[in-house]
Amino acid sequence: MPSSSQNFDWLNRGTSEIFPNQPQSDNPEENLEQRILKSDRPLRVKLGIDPTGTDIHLGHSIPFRKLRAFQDAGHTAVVIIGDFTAKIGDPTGKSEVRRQLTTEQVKENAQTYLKQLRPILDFETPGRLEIRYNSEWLGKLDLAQIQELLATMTVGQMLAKEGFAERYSQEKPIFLHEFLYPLMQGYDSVAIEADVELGGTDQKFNIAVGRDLQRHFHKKPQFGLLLPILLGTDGAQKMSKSLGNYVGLREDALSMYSKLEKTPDALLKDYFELLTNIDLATLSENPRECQKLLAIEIVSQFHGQDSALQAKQTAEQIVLQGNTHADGDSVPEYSLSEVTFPAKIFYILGASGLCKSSGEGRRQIQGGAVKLEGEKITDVNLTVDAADKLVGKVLQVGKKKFIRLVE
RNA sequence: GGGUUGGUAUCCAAAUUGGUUAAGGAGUUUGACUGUAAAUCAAGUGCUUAUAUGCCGUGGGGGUUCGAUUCCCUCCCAACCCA
Repeated sequence: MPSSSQNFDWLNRGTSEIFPNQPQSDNPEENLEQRILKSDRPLRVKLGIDPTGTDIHLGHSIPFRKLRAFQDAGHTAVVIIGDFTAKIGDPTGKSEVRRQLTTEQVKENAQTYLKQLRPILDFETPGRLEIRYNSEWLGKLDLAQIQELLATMTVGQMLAKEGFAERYSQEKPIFLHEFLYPLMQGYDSVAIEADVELGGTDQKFNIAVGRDLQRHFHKKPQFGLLLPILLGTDGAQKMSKSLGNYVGLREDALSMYSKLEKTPDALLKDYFELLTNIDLATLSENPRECQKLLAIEIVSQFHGQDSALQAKQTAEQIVLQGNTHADGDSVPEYSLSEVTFPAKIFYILGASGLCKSSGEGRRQIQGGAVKLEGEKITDVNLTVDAADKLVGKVLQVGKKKFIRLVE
């Protein structure tokens, strides 16, 4: 057996909490390091995702990175696709009920998710990855079994859960089926016999329910390993698609880079710790340097180093020169074929999607934000009488939004 | 089932003995500054190939009125209390 001096940095880096946790104990039921050392088989490490959307962002990637660390240490990652639970929606952290999804949407989303996880997880090494859909067991539960699950918890226990407590006190609606969610997630742990479950700190309740249920069904209770919730690029609220402060794993290199290079100073250390393997002690004092290193490092993970470096170059060109000579490929094109001429510029702004509406386009021109081929447009009603006067030119709103006009 | 309170823009939130542009804040967009940022300052933030006595807009629909976020009818949604 390995000695107790084995290095557990991979386990503890960026980890917010492990429970149960008795650091002094050598009981493998109370101390995860002991469990790892003393187990005669690879541990089964569970991580669930609900395929409720199509995009995964860096915040979601954190537990998956930890899962990868477990894989690299020789353990089995069990990824649960919550195709069944997605139809209920995790009430965690929600102030409102989630919309329920159709089976087709869920299936499609699951595939998209797995694709996005390829750069993070080890899909190759045999025995290191299991992918399970929880409809496999949840779909088979009959009413008697559901009743048994429900009987393991009280309304009071449920209402103690953060999101519910809040909604209850604010007199916001809580639907009964939402109570089922933690029980189902917990039952997943029973079904796959999880040794460890990973999740964000907001998952503590749900993971703890898993332990209770495992005990109820006479299985060994799992450990919970909680990871911090990543703050978004605004530095204020947690990263989330709906708040728009996220970096999606599917984004192209340039877009990723330009978001990450302006990571708020206060967040740099967390981002390095949670999203890279770089030794924190080696970081530069200069925050600007760190931002760039962070951006390069993360973009490399998903797009390779070459693309990352190129993105850096392009980003610098765009921002520093504030001009339209960005890399030709990275400027989206808009076809003028739908436009009837003579056309007003503000109309083209709206029609091309550069602005939300032609009204907004108009206002942006008034605000001096619109440039055509690098020249500021000052006349709100500027009208172009034929398409060929615009073809090949670049239309720009602000510093970041460009389109190239084509036929 | 009975009762009470409430629903205002992306979110929060004012205003109504019926009166013209639906306060304010947050968010967001743009400009200045800068380290690309943050902070700060300024402007914008329903629609329309618009300059017009235009159209839309306070949960949905209808009504009264010169005029409705406000009054009436009806429907929908939620919370709370009672059973």
